[in-house]
Amino acid sequence: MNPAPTPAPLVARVVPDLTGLDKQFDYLVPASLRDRIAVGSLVRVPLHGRRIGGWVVALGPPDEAMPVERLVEIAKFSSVGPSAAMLELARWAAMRWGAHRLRPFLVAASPPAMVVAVVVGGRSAVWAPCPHLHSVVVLDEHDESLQEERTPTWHARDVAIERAARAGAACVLVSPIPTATALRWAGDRVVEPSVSDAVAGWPFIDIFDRTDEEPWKRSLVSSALIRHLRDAGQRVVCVINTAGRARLLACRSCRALQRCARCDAAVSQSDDGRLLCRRCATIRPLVCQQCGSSAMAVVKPGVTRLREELEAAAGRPVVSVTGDTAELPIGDLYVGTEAVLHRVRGVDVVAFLDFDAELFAPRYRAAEQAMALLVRAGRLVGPRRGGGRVLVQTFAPQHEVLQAALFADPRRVAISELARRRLLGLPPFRALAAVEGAAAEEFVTATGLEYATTAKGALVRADTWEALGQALADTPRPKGSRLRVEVDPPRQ
DNA sequence: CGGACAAGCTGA
DNA sequence: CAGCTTGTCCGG
Repeated sequence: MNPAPTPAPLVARVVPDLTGLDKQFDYLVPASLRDRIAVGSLVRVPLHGRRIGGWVVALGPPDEAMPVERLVEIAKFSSVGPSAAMLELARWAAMRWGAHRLRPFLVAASPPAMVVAVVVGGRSAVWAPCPHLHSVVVLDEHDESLQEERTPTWHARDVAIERAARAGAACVLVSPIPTATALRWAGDRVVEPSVSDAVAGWPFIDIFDRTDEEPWKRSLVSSALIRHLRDAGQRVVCVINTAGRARLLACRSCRALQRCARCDAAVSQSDDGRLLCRRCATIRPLVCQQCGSSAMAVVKPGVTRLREELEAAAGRPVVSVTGDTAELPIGDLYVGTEAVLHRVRGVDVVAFLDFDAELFAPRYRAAEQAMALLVRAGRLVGPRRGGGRVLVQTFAPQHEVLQAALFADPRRVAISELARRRLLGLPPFRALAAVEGAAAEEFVTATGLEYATTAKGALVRADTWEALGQALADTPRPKGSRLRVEVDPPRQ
């Protein structure tokens, strides 16, 4: 009788399910678990005197760096985990978004249940297990919530495109205002509705040219807006992306612009009336540092101040709404930051009081983001056949974003946006990332990438996502540097 | 992440 | 120098 042959030792490389531990460890696969453990499996392993969860990301013979005698066995098989194909997709995403850790993607690709039919969900649905994937549909491809806000800042649209390509499945991106990224990917495979269908979907867009107001004045409460406010039958939402009382003030007696005594930046006025420096957080009372007067002219008003002005103009109550408004009082007139567009329903008119702040925001995606605001407002008021109306106050009525909305023709913004992005070397033509944190400049210098410094760190660029991701992932991070790497940064 | 251990601060 | 906090290192 032959003795049973001793099988060659099998070693599993495990990514621990612990945030902040960016290391992988090798474990011996015990004979009893050989037939259950595969690449992707969720297991429990001993580490440093305790038992932790983790994913098997590779299986193979022992490594010469860590001899079999020093290896510990996997304690338990927990569940199947992501398939080998999804693990590969996670590896691709880690590279694509410059992540030095695989864990966030393994978490995303390990949902609680196995799926065999149709998967519907938010951005994380793109990671759902789905054998024999036939097609991926991304609705509202322009929606910013498709991008993860924490790092790594992966985007479900880009994961969907890659996943479908790997699986040989179809990928369909749907949007009333496709982004430059989607259009570049689609090339000539764009399907558009008829002009009449497109127009029917949009509300009336009223563009109020602020340069036309006679006498020329700076107030955000225009004559056009006042007409809506005084119409008792109308529910109106006013949007102004400035929280607090004011973003900019000047002394009424000596006209000095109010600045921070410590760092010289212009100060804001908070809801309590005091002056706050948004750069260094210094607070001082409402007194002019030049002449001691406490009478201030508001140069750039915020939600709190505008609520009072609007209420005076309307002759009926106005409710203010910002991101941290807990309970929303019932009313017919609202003013708020863009958070108000997510909080209120059944509206007749949305008015953007200072749309130029969106159109000319110093962010490379400003045009797309401004367009997305118009779409959100349009859905709130409904199409024109129901009387839906969006009022836009601007000094730039010819801006392509406004023209695109006015003529229900998103190509007007897409064409100029693609040309601008190509010219300036911005995504989707080149790869861009923001690096923030104390050691940001030291780190970006070490990557060897092209970079420019910003207030919070640096912006780095490369010709391709591969080159950018590879350099970001391979460059060692200065220890304790708490770097934040945002590939395709939404706020830059 | 969380335990181990070293280095620094305080009070007597 | 005990008793405590803070920081750094490390795990298979």
